[in-house]
Amino acid sequence: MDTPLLKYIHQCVTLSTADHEGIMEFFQPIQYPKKTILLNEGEICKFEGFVTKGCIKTYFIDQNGFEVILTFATENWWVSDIASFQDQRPSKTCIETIEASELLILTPDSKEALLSKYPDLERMFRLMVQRHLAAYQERLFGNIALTADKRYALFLEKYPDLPQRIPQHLIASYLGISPEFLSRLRKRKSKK
Amino acid sequence: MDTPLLKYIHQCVTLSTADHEGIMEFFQPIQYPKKTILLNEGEICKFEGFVTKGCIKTYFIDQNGFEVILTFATENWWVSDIASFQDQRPSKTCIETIEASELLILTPDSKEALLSKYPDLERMFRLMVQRHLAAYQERLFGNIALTADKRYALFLEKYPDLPQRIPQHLIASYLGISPEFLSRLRKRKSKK
DNA sequence: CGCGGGTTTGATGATGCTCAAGCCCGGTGG
DNA sequence: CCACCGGGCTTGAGCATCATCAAACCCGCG
Repeated sequence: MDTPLLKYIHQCVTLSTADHEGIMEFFQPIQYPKKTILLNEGEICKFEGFVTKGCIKTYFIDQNGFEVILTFATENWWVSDIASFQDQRPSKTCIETIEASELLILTPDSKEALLSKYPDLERMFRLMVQRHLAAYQERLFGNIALTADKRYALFLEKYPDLPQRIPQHLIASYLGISPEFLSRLRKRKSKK
Repeated sequence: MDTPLLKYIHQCVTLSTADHEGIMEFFQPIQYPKKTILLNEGEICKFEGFVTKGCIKTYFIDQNGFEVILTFATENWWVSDIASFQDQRPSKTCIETIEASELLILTPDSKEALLSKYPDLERMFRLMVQRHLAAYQERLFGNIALTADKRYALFLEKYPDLPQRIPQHLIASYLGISPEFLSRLRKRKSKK
């Protein structure tokens, strides 16, 4: 229970503490400075990473060259292009650090070795994918059914610390609105 | 290779033909008339279904009581609330037939039995979830980055037969626009 | 024939975008 | 230490997209 990753694992599966060390051996810690590109569109994703520090974005590029942010991964989140990683085929998304970040990395090989030694962890990875799926469902729903200021209010609930940490135009991109409009929303809100 | 389901399975994993009969035994065929509710918000999803005939929608209900359609499942698609099914907890989505439909159903028990006899099928279910995930990513992207008529054009490419089969207000809901506006889009398009 | 769900049409208005300009502020080089 | 630069945020004006409401229409069906 000593590291954030083991804490995360414990909320998915129950393991004996004797396994802790063994599990951690499969993960490789890596650090990146900010604005480091970890995956470009068309590349094959070679990692699944658990964020221990920092903030990372995954995004598409639209036809005008603008980012559309799919997810922010901060402490205790997983980051990867799941489909590209699992099947080792070209990705459609990009991944880039926003802040200087630290990850615990699995490669396809180390993940396979980890799972063959600790098959109970299959459950954790299944839950991880399910959570991502549910998150996308809710985001899609929100983008269709809610106005921008309600989406922003929900965002503040879910990520209370992010507005202090990252540029606002990234939040606008996540919410699916222009930076100018987010600025106006914030102004309107502060007047109340 | 004789049934649609086996065809689907074969594009995910390679199996000996000797297994075909054995696999099919775990699936239970069921028929539903149109407008049958298969899952309501808050219920626990008791099935994972492969659609062999008909058309089924999954949706959220927004704060005004309107549907927001998440997916259409037609022939050769899977339909379920994956998170609710896997963890047997209350669902956030609803599932309902649009047309009279036929499914091949797995329950939690029969799925477990199937996988313990044919563990290679794990891969198929993993791919199924991944495809759903990728589909939601692209829908979210489209809803943010594209105008309604481009989304409609993409919809027509992806589901060329659906406009002839189902009411248009359902397509509008899927696209995230009002039925009136979809009508105008179609009019504009026919003038060119 | 009338009923009812679905689609169309029109008028009006809200939401959110674009473009352009100004501002704030931290960093960098002279 | 200061001037300058540049990225990000704000503000304003005008505009496109799309929603809402109400009415008419269409058509299959009892």
